[in-house]
Amino acid sequence: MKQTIHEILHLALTRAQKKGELKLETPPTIILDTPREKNHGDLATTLALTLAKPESKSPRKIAEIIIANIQDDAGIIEKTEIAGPGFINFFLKQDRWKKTLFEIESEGASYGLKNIGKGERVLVEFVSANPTGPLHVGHGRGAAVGDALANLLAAVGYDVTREFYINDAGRQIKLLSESIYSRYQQACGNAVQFPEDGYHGDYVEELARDFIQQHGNKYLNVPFEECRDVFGIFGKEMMLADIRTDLEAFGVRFDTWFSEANLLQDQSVQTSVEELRESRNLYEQDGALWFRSTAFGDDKDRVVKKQDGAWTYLATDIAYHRQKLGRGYKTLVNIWGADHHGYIPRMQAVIQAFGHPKDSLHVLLVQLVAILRHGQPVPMSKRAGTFVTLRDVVQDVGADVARYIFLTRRSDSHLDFDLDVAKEQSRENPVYYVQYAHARLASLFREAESRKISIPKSSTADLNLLDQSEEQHLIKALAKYPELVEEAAQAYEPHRLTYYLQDLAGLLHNYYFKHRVITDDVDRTGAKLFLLKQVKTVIQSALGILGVSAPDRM
RNA sequence: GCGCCCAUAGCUCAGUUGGAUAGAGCAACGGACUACGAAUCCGUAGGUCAGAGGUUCGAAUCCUCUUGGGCGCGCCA
Repeated sequence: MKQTIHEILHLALTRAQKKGELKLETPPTIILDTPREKNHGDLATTLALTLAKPESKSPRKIAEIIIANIQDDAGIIEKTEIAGPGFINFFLKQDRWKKTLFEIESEGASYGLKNIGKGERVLVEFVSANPTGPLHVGHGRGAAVGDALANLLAAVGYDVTREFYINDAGRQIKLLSESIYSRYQQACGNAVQFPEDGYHGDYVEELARDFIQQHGNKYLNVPFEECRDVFGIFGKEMMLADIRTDLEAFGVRFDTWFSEANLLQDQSVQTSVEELRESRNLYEQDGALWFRSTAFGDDKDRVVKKQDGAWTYLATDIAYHRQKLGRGYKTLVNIWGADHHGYIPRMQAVIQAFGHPKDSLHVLLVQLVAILRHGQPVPMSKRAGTFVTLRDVVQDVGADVARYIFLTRRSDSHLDFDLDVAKEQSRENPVYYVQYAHARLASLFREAESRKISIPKSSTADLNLLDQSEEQHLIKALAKYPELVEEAAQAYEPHRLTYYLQDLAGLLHNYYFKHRVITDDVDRTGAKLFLLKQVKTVIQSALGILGVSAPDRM
């Protein structure tokens, strides 16, 4: 629709140019918007306003010229008008809108999903929590955003891989190992001191108990240095299994789990660093090895190998991202906690040092989640081991509610998650509001079926009977869906879908309340059912992208 | 000290990439069930878009400064 008007305007401009009515020294970009006010038409352009200066004519004069040159061969425009300072408003013929319904009927679940990805491969890396403790709500938000974004990109034709990067090398695992070892000793009656930076959560004691079940007191008199790996590997495996379980309960499944430790074992780190050395992006100073990230816009250069010969975290990240690019992904999307934002320039420097454009790495920042209970924030401290786990939240409010609420805000803004509201089943809880719309429709179709009323096919539905303003609003909302999905995908903003859904559900509830669907008027009933079937399809499609279920009954 | 992000109705937040009279939900007030799901709907009220300049036909949106908040700034991960 937008496309067609766009072309018509383009032709009008060239025609005006040929006649010498407009100079058009620099071809203007035509922007079409859907006006907020419905009496401003279906589509509007500011073309005449932007042309006013270069053409040195008044905007209204230019608008007149453009309109005079419009040829509506397909006959889709009802009327055009010049409004305000020089907006051109297009009113489209009603039956054009009805075509939307036929499109949804024939395309079904794939309605509105344009193939803008064209099969290009994208890697979405998210969650990537250290396997040293359970997932907390912050990880949950990252999981919801990452998974919905992956769905969204896949829906518009990208070939998407979901990856979990396992930080299973270095200090954290050693600390986990030491923490379990201490709890193990304590559980067996040895009063050893707990490591100062150790993990204090209760789950460590559970791990120690599990360890005793498997190994008994075999390691009671073994010094830590000699059984470090035993405890480390045990803890890591247990935690990873836990993380996997939690994510599955949350409806998130990864295609690949990528181990940091492997990068060290298979010499990838050495190879990557060697490559940077050859491209002269590395240098030695003060006994350490530095990456010249300033050459790519970073504030300062970064150490890759420390004086003591150990690799930094950046070193494994260099190897990891080189590896990702080497697997043939055009675009890398990383979902990080917002506190890592300072890390972005150096990673983009890495990407560029390997010869890829800066924006082939797209980092999405996810802000913290504050959990509220009875209106009060629940205190969380990772150090003290007190935090609300994803598992607690999912058990408390369910995966659908949690996912939806995580997606109701832009990912980089703070989110207050009120557990009491999340359990409420009312308009305040947007999940139920949207799901209820779907369930209501399902119920309506059950009712129709029990009365032996069938939904007409495209060929038999008389859509001219959909003459109520609420019906028109619904159709327009459905017509907007393709554009919305495309824009959300391009902006990497799945939250736009939640707002769209709330709008659409609102229109549906409003319509449903005002108008009885099933009446004695058979044709009108048929047309309404046809419309509502398409509404149901779109709600289901959008909820599907968000990873939230569309129940037939609640 | 330097850098990034943020500030919109009492509260929580949208705002179609610079457009027309800034929108939702909640809370408040007033209404709607003899009907396909009231987990719903309708109405009223609520605003100096933190403040001040600037850019232009036009700014919540872009630029500069100020104020107030969050987060980064390690040879930690």
